Amino acid sequence: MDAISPSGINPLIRKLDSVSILSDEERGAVSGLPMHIRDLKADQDIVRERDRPSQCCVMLDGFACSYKVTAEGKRQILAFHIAGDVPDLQSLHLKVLDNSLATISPCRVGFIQHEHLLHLCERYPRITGALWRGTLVDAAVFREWMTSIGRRPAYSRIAHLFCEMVVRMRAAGLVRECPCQIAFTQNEIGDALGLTTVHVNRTLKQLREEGLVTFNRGVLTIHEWEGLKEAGEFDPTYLHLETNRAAA
Amino acid sequence: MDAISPSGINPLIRKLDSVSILSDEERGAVSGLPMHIRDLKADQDIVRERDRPSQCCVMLDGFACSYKVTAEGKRQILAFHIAGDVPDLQSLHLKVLDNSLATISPCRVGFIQHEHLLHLCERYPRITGALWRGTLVDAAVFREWMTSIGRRPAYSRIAHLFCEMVVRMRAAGLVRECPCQIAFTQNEIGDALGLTTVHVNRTLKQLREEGLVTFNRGVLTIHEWEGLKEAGEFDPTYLHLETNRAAA
DNA sequence: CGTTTGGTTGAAATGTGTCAAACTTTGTGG
DNA sequence: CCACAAAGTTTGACACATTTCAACCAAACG
Repeated sequence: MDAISPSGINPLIRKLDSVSILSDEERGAVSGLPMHIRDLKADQDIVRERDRPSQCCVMLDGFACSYKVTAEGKRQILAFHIAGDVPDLQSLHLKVLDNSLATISPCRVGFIQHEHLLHLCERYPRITGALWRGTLVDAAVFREWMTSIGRRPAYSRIAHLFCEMVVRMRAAGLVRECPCQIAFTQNEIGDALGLTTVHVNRTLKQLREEGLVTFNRGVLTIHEWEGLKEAGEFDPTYLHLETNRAAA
Repeated sequence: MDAISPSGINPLIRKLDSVSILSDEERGAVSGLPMHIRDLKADQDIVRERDRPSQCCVMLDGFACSYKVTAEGKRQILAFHIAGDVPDLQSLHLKVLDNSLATISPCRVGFIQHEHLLHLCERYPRITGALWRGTLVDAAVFREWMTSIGRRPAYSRIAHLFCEMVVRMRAAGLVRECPCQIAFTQNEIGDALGLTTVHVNRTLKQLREEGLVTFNRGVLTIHEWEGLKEAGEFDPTYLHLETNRAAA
């Protein structure tokens, strides 16, 4: 049988570990969760707005995104999801989904029935805390995105997104060296940042000409990290990465 | 001694009740929380980005907002808070605040020490669930705002905001009839929606001329609810109002 | 090796921002 | 209770970031 994920370790455990300190017993309880694993193709909906799921989806490998579509048919990507994320954890407490979820690259995902997660939370309050904390970090990322989309020019938005993705992927152990894979297109960058593909393209050119980053067909090369951070006004505080391990 | 809030009942209980079903014992435990009440003037910071609060703030009366300021000094308002909201509940689990919080009208707020909230959550898992659920609804609102800011024109954004505020305030028992008070300025509307005050003004004029709404110095009059909803593509699903009372 | 997907570019249109001034209401101190 | 200041709203002219439309190009893929 295949390993649960390319790295061989359970990405969910890794994620919870990064957000909280769990005991071996707790970690064991998480890995013991009955999980139905599926491999999905790129550009496939996993769940849709208005669904009432009875299970949550755990990202094991690949890239996915949450999104909404306006009445005029414009798509807004709300978040990118990487290994370890539980993109629809909200469904555990909110019956109706208010956004859709789709793969953007081939993905391996695990489905866990709500009842199992609820039992786990009942039994292990610290796991509840870790999951809750995870949703609070997600909300912090939403706030940062709102600020970007609402108040920063295209140039900064794109720089900011690249910084965020690299920091998140590094924290998840998905990236080591610099030229790294981020499986999205200029179109998806636009949909995430409230921009047109065309304008993303032009702005990418500008960033490239200024020697900050190159992004081409999913290959991201950061030439000047400091410059990119500055261009994107990127301050990783909102990702709440190290800070919280010490929390009660 | 003054009542805790104008309505006389504890807005926090009302809020938790709207999100969950609590027993009398649980309700009693919430009202028994030691809370330090303060009256604040308008336009005053309550907590600031980078603070490490040891308490949470409960809105008892008035309007407040969460916000961030970009490097170029532009403000993005992330959320409006009304009675019953706990705008910085995140600080219970995330050490460092990633946004500031300020009053926009005179406010009465209550401060509760984290330790008391944590004890309460330990003792009453269903209260944990209710609070968690509240943060998930907040996140759902962020997602909707991102969609508005990223993909809807100014006209729709403003219409949408008015719809949302009225529905929320009605759910909180703060509004009955139509001409109602919403204590914010055109400037604050702009900061919330990623627009300029000037452009908000012009768009407001347009909405007024089309007979949908009038907004003047905090007095909101909705002339055509259906038309306004349509203009703002407003669908209240994301507020998760009734749906969840039936939840486990 | 043609077809598809994603990227690149130009010209023109437009929504929103900027700057600057005037107007109106509200609140306040004399 | 007036006069004045302060805060919020309104308007005009102009600038600019971003969109739209339309085409072309380049890589990836079966």
